Amino acid sequence: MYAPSNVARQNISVSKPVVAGEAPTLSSIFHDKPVETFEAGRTIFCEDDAAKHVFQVVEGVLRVFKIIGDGRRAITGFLYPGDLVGVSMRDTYLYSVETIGQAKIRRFSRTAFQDAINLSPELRPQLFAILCDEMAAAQDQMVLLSRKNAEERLCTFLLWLANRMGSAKDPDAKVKVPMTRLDMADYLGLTIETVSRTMSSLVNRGIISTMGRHDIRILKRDTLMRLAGDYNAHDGMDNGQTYSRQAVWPSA
Amino acid sequence: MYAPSNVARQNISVSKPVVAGEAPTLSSIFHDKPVETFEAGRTIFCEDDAAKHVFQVVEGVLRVFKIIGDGRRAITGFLYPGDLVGVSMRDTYLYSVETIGQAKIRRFSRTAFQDAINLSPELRPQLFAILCDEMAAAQDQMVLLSRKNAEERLCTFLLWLANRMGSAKDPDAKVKVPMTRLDMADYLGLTIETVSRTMSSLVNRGIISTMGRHDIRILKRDTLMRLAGDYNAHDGMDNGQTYSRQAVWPSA
DNA sequence: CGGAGTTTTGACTGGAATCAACTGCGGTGG
DNA sequence: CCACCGCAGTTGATTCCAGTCAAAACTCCG
Repeated sequence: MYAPSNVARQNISVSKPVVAGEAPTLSSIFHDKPVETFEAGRTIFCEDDAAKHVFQVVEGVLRVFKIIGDGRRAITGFLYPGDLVGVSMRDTYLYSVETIGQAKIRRFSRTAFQDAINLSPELRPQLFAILCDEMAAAQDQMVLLSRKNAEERLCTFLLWLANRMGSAKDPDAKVKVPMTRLDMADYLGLTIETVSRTMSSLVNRGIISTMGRHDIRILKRDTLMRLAGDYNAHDGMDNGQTYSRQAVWPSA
Repeated sequence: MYAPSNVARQNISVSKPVVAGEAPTLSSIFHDKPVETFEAGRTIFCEDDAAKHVFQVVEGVLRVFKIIGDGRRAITGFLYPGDLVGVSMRDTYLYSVETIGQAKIRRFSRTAFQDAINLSPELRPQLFAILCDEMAAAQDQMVLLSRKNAEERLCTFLLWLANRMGSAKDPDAKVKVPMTRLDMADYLGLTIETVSRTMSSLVNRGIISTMGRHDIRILKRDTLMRLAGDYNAHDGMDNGQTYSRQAVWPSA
């Protein structure tokens, strides 16, 4: 079903090489695709839908989730500008994706995407690296879900948000929290109430402060890191905290 | 010990081609590597070690895990014959791997492995498919850990074990449980006691029976599936239960 | 037969879920 | 401009599932 590699290379056009003569990046191959705008809360695709496209987030934040049985929802990740979604060898999607606020995306037909990957020795390792980073993030999330308590989960999440935000490392940066408490709860394996209580507790202890529902300020980053609880046995504090697809995505 | 398909390429030599002229498989490229034997409970590699090799399990079962802070362990997966481990773009391993019982493996230098992948248009999609299956399994595990109760977790796990085992679909097949209760607990985000109690409950209700610690028999598979709780909203019962790397690995 | 490690079982505790009431905010329209 | 509504979030009271602590039973060895 997928690209048998040696397809002719003509029809894969890259319209806007950022720097002439430079190698293509995964982001660059999306550049000639039109930007599609979605309102808040719209579905991009559903689990088990035929996987016809690969998407790249241009603007906004999306949630990735699965539903089981009686409607329980587990959010497996959030997508930020630059992130790819829908990459797989299956012919149906593994999960559903919805916009959180308004969002803009570009899409690529899956077959064309696979051809592009197969034909380009530059793109292949980039894609491979992304999958590896996603795998690393998934594993960290499994550790969080199986062994951390509510406070550790929330602190880990807040630090992750802060990372996604500011490459600006200034200590007391505002951190945007685009998702609702319910999204956070479904991501962290908790309930809204527990998320809310734990947030309040962090505020009361002066570790963070809130400015409306969707902005926080981290007041004591080191305390937050300690409370997140994931340093590892070998090398002490491990901000290592991977999670980042950033290394690979020069984003935007 | 299983049948490779063959290769007709120059330096990727496969010692025991079964059908001449067939495409190489990921399994086949390991065939000229020596088999290494490890006793029970040995470490293959540790998280953060320099990632020098890629391994393939030949025989036995391994556990993949991460340790956080004060020694809490989360097992992120189990490896069976045919499975690959250590594939990544990072130069350190993301997790630790240990043998459960005695095990045999083959190893491949990471750089040579990557070369082999890069050079072969047949191998690339195979590897890609494996990574996608791993990703699917990781997501199912996240759902399990964030939204299932103890019984659902255990039932899901037992069904997974049964799948890994018998391609033999005979209804009341013995299922080997090579890992200890502690391994199961650390995989399912529970404690030994809860695993034990839940097992006892399933036995008492006549859903499974045990024959020693490491063998069970599934008496009511349909009940077990119902208790596992993961059918999905869209298409009713979803034994879909992916988890399998089997599609890709002709194993044993 | 003995001893160590693993598993099972029991009694109790505790952290997060559940159930329920209330607050605060943003929008809408009188 | 303010009253009203609806929704998201907070806070409180209580419950309950799984964790903890402790002891007994079973297995696998030598």
